[in-house]
Amino acid sequence: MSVAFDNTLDLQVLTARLERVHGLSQGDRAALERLPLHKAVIAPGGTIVWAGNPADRCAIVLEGIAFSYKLTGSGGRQIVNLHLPGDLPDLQSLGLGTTDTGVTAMSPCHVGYVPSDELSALCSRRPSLAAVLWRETLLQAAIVREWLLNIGRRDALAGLGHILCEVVMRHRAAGLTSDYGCRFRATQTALGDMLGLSTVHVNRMIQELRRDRLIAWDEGHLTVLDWGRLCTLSDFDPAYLHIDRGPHAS
Amino acid sequence: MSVAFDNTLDLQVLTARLERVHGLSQGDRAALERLPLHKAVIAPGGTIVWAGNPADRCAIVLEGIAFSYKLTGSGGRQIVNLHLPGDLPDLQSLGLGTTDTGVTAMSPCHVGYVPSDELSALCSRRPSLAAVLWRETLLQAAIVREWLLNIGRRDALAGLGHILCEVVMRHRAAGLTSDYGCRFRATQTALGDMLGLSTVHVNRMIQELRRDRLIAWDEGHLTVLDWGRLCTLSDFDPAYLHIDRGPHAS
DNA sequence: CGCACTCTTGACCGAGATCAACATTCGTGG
DNA sequence: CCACGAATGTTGATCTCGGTCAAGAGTGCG
Repeated sequence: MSVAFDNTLDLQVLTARLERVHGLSQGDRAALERLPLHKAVIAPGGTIVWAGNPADRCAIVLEGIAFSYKLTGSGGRQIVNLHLPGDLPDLQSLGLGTTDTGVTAMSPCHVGYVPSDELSALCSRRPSLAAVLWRETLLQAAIVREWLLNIGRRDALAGLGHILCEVVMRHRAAGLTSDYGCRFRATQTALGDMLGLSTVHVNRMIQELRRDRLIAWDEGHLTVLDWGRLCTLSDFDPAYLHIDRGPHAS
Repeated sequence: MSVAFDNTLDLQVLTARLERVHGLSQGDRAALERLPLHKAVIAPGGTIVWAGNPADRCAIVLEGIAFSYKLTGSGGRQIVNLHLPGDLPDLQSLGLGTTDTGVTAMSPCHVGYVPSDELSALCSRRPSLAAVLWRETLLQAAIVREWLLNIGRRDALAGLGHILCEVVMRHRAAGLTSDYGCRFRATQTALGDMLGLSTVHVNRMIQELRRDRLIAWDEGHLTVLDWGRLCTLSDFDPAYLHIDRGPHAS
């Protein structure tokens, strides 16, 4: 299930993304691509990272889409972020030593695992790389803060629309689509766990978006039919995603 | 309103905290305390950091308690974190160049401002300091993720209790109290904006906690009367606060 | 074939919102 | 010094958004 080979090609998913959103020096890029990598393919619903584990390795999503989540004592699940190819879903474990979140695959996922100590060592040797990963952490945090608004201060319809807008925008930013549609295979239960809603209500909200010709969504392909109107309805402003390249831009 | 003097004493609020929760080398500590600092006193409700500003400076809470927030298009406010003495409420601006959140004082606040470029430069020169601030970012992010549970997957009473537990724990971690009580002057409207609740409902939940002898709260002083029971009720587990010192511990 | 998962729909319920009124405190200006 | 208004806390009445419960249909897998 887990193999180590020549990793350069796989790790390019990560470096290309870091290059695109944060800028990345040639040296940092080369160093990253020389990291040892264990690959795994995880089926939908399968676990990529166990919560609370001693974090001796750091995951990289190479293909597919995953989410991280936390559980309440009473068994409730809250999904706290989505992860597209090139994302480091348990980056926090590098600094904190453990993960408070579990990560599971939403679609079939190709995942790479890098030894934490190797990545840490690389960060020590290359402060500019550490800066990029720090910035990546900040970006993830900004997304979580926006999700707080989805749940706390937007109604169900707007929250759902906002998530869908974000998903499309992040696919665009990752170069995975060029229009306002993308692959997105999420169960309605998962959507509910992102938004603090019940499955039943998510279902009705999706139907409402469909009925109003704001989205089309079938066979795991999501299309936003009226981007402007959906953004307005959802109070969506992509600024928090920092799609524009950061201060390290070349 | 804003003065620059000898800052060592003021900056010790920051360094002492970083030392306590992340560990901090003597050199990093000394370097930090040599930073130029502009001080300001902000009245409750006053603005510490404007949202979306070009972030040319970085704030440090020296005394008092503040919160950061985001606004929805329809005027709703969502508070996304609290900040105690020693916290860097707009740390994200260091990496991202702007802040998506505004920061306002909840109690009378003494605030220090450090020029962003000076702090950035220091991070470049001292990777171990950058690592500490990165870790601080991770810690803040972990708190926000926990808040997502408060709003999304806990009922109003548990969410409120959870916030109160967190407030007390963070005061303890900051050495501002040694028992299960602390100063906490928050309006019920603010509490509502942390939890995605209306002021009226917050009021009723507080009364319920009082009636059940779980908390006492008057004159801006909060006391948890039955820590164990409140933790159970609120599903509170302080692990996410990482009170224990991290990997840099001496 | 049968079970498990997901989507869908309907009926009903309840946690929390909204609206409105009043009390209290406090700062501010006359 | 007092009148005034602005915040805040409190309470009651009513409403609604979204939850819960239940059942059926479609799909995929062992």
